[in-house]
Amino acid sequence: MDSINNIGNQDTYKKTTYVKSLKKALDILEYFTEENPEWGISDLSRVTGLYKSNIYNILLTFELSGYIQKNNQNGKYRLGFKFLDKSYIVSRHLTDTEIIHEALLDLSRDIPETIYYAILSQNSAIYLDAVFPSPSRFMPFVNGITAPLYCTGLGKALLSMCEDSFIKSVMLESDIKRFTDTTITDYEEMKKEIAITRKRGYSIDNMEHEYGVKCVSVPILDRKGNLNGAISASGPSLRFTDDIIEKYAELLIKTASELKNKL
Amino acid sequence: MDSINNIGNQDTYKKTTYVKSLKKALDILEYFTEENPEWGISDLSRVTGLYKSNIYNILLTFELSGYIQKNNQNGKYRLGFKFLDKSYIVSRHLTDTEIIHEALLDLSRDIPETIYYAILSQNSAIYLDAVFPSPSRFMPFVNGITAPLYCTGLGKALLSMCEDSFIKSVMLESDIKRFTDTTITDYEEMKKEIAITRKRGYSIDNMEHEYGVKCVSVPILDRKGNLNGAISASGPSLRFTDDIIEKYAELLIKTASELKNKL
DNA sequence: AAACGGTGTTCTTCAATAAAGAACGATATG
DNA sequence: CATATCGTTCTTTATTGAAGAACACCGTTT
Repeated sequence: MDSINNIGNQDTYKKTTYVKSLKKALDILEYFTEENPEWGISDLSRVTGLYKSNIYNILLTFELSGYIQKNNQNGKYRLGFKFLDKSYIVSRHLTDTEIIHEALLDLSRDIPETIYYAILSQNSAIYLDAVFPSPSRFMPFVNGITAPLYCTGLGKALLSMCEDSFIKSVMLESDIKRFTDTTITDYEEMKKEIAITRKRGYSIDNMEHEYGVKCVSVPILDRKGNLNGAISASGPSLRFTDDIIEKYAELLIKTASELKNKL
Repeated sequence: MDSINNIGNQDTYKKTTYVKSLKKALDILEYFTEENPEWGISDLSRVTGLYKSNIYNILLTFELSGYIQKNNQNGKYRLGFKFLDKSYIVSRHLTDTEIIHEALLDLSRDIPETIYYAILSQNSAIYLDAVFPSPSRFMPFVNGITAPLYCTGLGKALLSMCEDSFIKSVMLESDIKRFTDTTITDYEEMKKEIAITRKRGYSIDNMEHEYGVKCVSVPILDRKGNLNGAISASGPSLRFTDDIIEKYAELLIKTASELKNKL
């Protein structure tokens, strides 16, 4: 099985033949976030501007298939276990995961920080693996976390391998938030940043997403040169001096080039 | 957050107000299985009996939202990474997982077999955690595996806490396959089996799903008596003698009763 | 006890659009 | 070179998604 290069198919948006009722229903699922996992019919109606009966019918249909389930304790709706089922099928067929996990473990011996692996999906990076410097810093459920592309090391590493038109659409058409005072929110500035990243071979997250957290990341390509994902080392800014960042970058680049022959 | 007792809402099926185009689209996703992860438009059209243009538009819409992605190498479609994203939100809010994982680890000290935890979702058990007797028997990606209810230890333990009408619908309205010569495919026989399970307090999988694999399982209830899930010990039939099964059952029941006060 | 404001749910009615069906160009096959 | 099959596009019409009002229900408040 080959690696998958999904650059979030922007062209598809221009087509008009998509099923509008389906798109609308899928858009409703986006309201069920980590911060807001449960919704009532009326709340969703208010926030979407759709009629209650409309929301009701859509949620009922999702419930029918297990994608939404009703919390009988409070009558509210939440995402259903069916997503676990489906996500299993997705991850099961990412055959390169064992190879990449080995590479992360190797890196972890030289880098006493958290090592991440993420892939590109639509306008986000999705974490698929992580290795922690010590058991105490272990985080359950990293798999599936989504992170923005424009303000993370992994994101910018992924972007550096994408076409300029995609970078443009991310900066101009997707939701851009200023998380810290170093967050890059301007398209022209991002163009320069990506140019530097491409030339240098690695990306740096200079506390652009979280104060006090820095990160260095490189893209992973497969044998054919297609983008597979990105790996990163991430930790407290105090430990991430320029020297250290450069040292980690070299290690990451070495791993990336080794992986290129295996994927 | 309370435990969720989803018994696959059979009543919903009787309602006619659901969104048919959405249901149809969601049904198409079911064709993307572990065995058959990739589909072309024509193949799906053949197997579903729907028009190619219809399938095309639906897949296009799913692709738009990241639930389907096209494999550019062979032009076929597969499930998208969006499911990973959503499954993360689902598992993130299963707050009892840490407590249950601790319980599995404890059990693992007394039982040198694979210990599973699964919950009920629709007509399936979904694995949410596993602890392995040795690192060599480690299996990545257990989370999200679905297993049938009628022929697994976990499934029958879950069923034993469900209403009879649900058991009936599982046996008569869902897809029942004979995996081995001990698989229970008849509703009347299952009624007896569940009666025994309820009386005994634990279920036994006597190679009903796989030759050579036996399993013993008990349901997990929360403080209020609602079904949370089930835990099991599973391994080669040669090691699962009647004595051993009874011993493991006692340990599982002890764990279940301890969990009852914590959930 | 009665009135209120909130909820999720049901019903009907009509305009929107999902889906049928044919046709397209591209690619593969023999 | 002809045939088969693929994904994709187009148009047409009958289905049905969604508006909108009304419903029953449950707590609070009056």
